[in-house]
Amino acid sequence: MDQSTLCPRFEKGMQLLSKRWTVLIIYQLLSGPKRFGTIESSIPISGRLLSERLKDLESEGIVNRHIYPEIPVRIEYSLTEKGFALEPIIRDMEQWCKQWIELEEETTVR
Amino acid sequence: MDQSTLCPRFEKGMQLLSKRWTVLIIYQLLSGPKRFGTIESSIPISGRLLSERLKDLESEGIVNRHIYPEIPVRIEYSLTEKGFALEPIIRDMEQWCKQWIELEEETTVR
DNA sequence: TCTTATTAGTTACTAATTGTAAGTAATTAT
DNA sequence: ATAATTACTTACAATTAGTAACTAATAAGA
Repeated sequence: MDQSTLCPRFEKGMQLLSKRWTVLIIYQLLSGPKRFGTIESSIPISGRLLSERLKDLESEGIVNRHIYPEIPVRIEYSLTEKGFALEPIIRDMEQWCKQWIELEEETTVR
Repeated sequence: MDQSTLCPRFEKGMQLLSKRWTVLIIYQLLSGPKRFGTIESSIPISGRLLSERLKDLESEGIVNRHIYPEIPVRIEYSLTEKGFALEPIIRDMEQWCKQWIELEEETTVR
């Protein structure tokens, strides 16, 4: 019983963007190219998933992967035009969160 | 090794918004209050998860639940101010998807 | 030579989340 | 008595995520 009146591009896009960590990874890349380890330490994601997500984002044309054959190897991830087109949306999401999301207080012992 | 420089509200908010189906549910409610069954048939989500997501959204103050004690009972879900504050963001996401997401062609038998 | 360090992952395994299908309660219609 | 309707639950299988240890290639240090 799904007479999905939904735009299939929207549905597919949301499937991608609403995977856990995806937006936060793109967010990290808004400020410029980053290496695997840098992204890994800036958000609490595991290496396994970061590797998986970066592959997805690369295959969707949102992220570029550039290899510098140094020793040890250096690999930089950066946003494509398609990726940068998300910048205003992600900045707005950040603003929405800052305005509307409340954190639960730690119950501090006094 | 996570010296998370990330705004905790942003992180928490994204954890919420990037749960599967969440944005699409809110999107359905942008056009006005909707009943459980209506949402269920407009996106390919299961009843189990829709129920779970609506509870989350209600407890986060994004969605209101209004009971009309008719027979059979009618329940309507609508957006709160916090929920409607997401409207421009979700519309922009829809636009981004329409512009950048490509669908894989069905391999048709000829 | 042997050990350690570095980067960018991968592997194996467990835990948590999702999907599927059937079931429930309350009531009216047939 | 049976079926239909709505808004869910429940039980269980399948998929995805999290954790921790491991790998390859090379260089520096003891």
